[in-house]
Amino acid sequence: MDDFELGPMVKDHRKKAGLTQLELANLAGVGKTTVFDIEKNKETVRWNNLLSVLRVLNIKVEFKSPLTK
Amino acid sequence: MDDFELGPMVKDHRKKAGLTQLELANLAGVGKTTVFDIEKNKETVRWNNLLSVLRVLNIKVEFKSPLTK
DNA sequence: ACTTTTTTACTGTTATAGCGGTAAAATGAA
DNA sequence: TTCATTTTACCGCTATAACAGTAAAAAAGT
Repeated sequence: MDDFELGPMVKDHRKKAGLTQLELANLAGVGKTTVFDIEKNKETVRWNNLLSVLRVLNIKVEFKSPLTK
Repeated sequence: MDDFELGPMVKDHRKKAGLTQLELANLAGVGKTTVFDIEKNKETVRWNNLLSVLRVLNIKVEFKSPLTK
C-alpha cells in the first residue's frame, strides 16, 4: 500500500477540467515542463509550483500525524 | 481560514521527537538550511526534500478534492 | 549570573529546477 | 486513413534551491 501517486491524480483532474497541460501551466503560472514533470511523478519539483497547480485543480492538501489526530 | 502553516507543524513535531534541526536534516538526508526553510514556511523548497522531512516525523500527506471524496 | 546548545541569518559555491523552443511520438477526431 | 491536437522528450540558458561554513542571536541548562 501507500503507493499513491500524485501525478496520475493531477492528470485525471486536469482532464476532467478539460484542460491541456499548457493551459493548466498558464493558469497556475508555471512552465509546461513543470506540469509535465508533476504528472510524471517527478518529486524534485518545487513545493510552491506543485501548490499552484493543485490550487487550480481544487485539490487540497492535508497533513496528518498521530499527534494531529 | 485555511491559513494553515506547515512550518510550525514541522517544528512542533520535531520538538516532540526531541530532535534539533541538524539532527532532523541528517535523518532526512537534507541540509540544515532546508529544514530551517521548511520551518520558516519557505515554499520554494523541493517537494522531495519536504517529503523526506515529513517522513522522518511521521507526517502523512493527503490530497483531497470534490472528485476524490 | 554564566555556559552550552540551538536557532537564525548570512555567505560563496555548486547542482539543478524551471523555462521556452523545438520536434517527434502519441492520441483523438473527422 | 488523414489531419489536428496533445503529449512526450529533448535542448540550452538562466535563476535559484541546496549545500557546508561561519557567526551572531536566542533559548535552555547549570
